Amino acid sequence: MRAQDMPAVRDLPLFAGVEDSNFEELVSAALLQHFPPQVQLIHEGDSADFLYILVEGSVELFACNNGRETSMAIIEPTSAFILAAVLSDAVCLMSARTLTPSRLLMIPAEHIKRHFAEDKMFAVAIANELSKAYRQLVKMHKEAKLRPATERLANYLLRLAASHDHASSFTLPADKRTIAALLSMTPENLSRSFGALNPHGVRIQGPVVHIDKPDALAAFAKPNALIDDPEIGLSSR
Amino acid sequence: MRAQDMPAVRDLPLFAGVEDSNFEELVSAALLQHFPPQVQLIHEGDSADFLYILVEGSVELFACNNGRETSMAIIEPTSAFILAAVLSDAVCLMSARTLTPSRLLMIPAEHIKRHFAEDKMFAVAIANELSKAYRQLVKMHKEAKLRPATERLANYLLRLAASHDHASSFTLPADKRTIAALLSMTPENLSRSFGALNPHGVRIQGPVVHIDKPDALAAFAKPNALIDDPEIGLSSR
DNA sequence: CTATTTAATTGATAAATATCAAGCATAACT
DNA sequence: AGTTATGCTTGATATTTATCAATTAAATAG
Repeated sequence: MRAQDMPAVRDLPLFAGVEDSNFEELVSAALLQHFPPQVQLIHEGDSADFLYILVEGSVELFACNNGRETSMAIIEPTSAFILAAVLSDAVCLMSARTLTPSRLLMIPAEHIKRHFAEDKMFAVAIANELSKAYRQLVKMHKEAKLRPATERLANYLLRLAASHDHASSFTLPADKRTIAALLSMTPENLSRSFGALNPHGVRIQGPVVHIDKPDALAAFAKPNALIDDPEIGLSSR
Repeated sequence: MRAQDMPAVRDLPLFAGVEDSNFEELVSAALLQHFPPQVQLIHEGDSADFLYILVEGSVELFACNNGRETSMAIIEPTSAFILAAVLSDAVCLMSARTLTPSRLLMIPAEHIKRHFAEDKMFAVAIANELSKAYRQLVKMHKEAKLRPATERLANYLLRLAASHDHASSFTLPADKRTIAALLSMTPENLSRSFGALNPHGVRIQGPVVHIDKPDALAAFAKPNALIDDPEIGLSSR
């Protein structure tokens, strides 16, 4: 692992409170891999042999059923994924592919499980991480069930803006096709929904979104803290 | 707590591997409460002051946004809920109400958090419980995104049958209105979907479902292990 | 730079789902 | 039992979302 990436990984909530020696042991067992875009890292149904930590780039989690495919999440650095499958010693419920050239730290599942069983601080940090992840997913599911498509998009844009320090312009984190699947809509309807947000001060230029009237957009989106507010990690984030 | 309920609580994955003395300490701090049906136990947005364990009866988790309400889960004994909110020291993302007369063991959040921080085995058990809960929710979200309404219902009925030891008849765990919300449909469409499953050997008599041709229903439902299979708890379940 | 592919948009239509309005059961109350 | 409320069902209609087809725009390769 590059020395400059170390602090970001060390600062993950997943390792909060873990002794340096234990952290070093986990990381020294890990391999850092580079991947080009559109490489499938995980196939759903496969056993979870590694805990993945995205250090650079971006990764999509997706899932299939009966010929259909949908997007479950877009992962950005620095964060861990398929932790639950690793702990449960179970098959992965989601597939993963790189969206952009990415670097991933891969920690063998056996090491994670051994440290989890032996290191109290690590078990505590894992439980905290899983709590956050669970609550994030509850929010996603609430959004899916309680909001119509255009409102989901409006709130998603507001959350993206917030994650960019409320910048008035930002670039979408993936192709529109992927964003559409993430929001449970077709690319065609995403296009039309962008159009519907135009009167509320949203302008689209290719992959970049301009929010000209944040208040107007918020008035339309009616954001709800119990769906839209990010979980504040115990450490940084 | 009634002596006869003790084994079921003690056997929860949540307490697997926890020393008897620690378990006793947690339980002695708890209060056992009885509630009539349709009592709201938790209001979303409230802080999580207790970990709830449903000992008898049934509880609905639900959520609201902008005048709409939806059902998130139907809880049956013996299981814990709002664990993630308790650990995160955060507000509840879901509300809860009793569906039937219920008995609940309520363990003060402070006790849970103290034991969590001090008892390695408890931290491990909590992480395992959260892993399972997370994966359950991933499955729900996949189902919501990847299946049309009638297929969701068909698979739900197959899962209910499986949980009743593949009995050919069983009673729905809640009012049809609640089942409809759980499956993200209106009561009207639930009715019609039941009708659509009739040719596949599903008969409805009030609250009881008869599955006359399980194979035909499965052929229609196309169940997927990565959505429909229950997580096998580390202990029993 | 142009050719070729891929992604995104737009319009027309179809399908799925929701809403509204009766009507019919079922359960609870007097 | 009769009455009242409640939940469920059914039909008619409206809305939302998806699909199909065509076009435009953008990215990539030669």
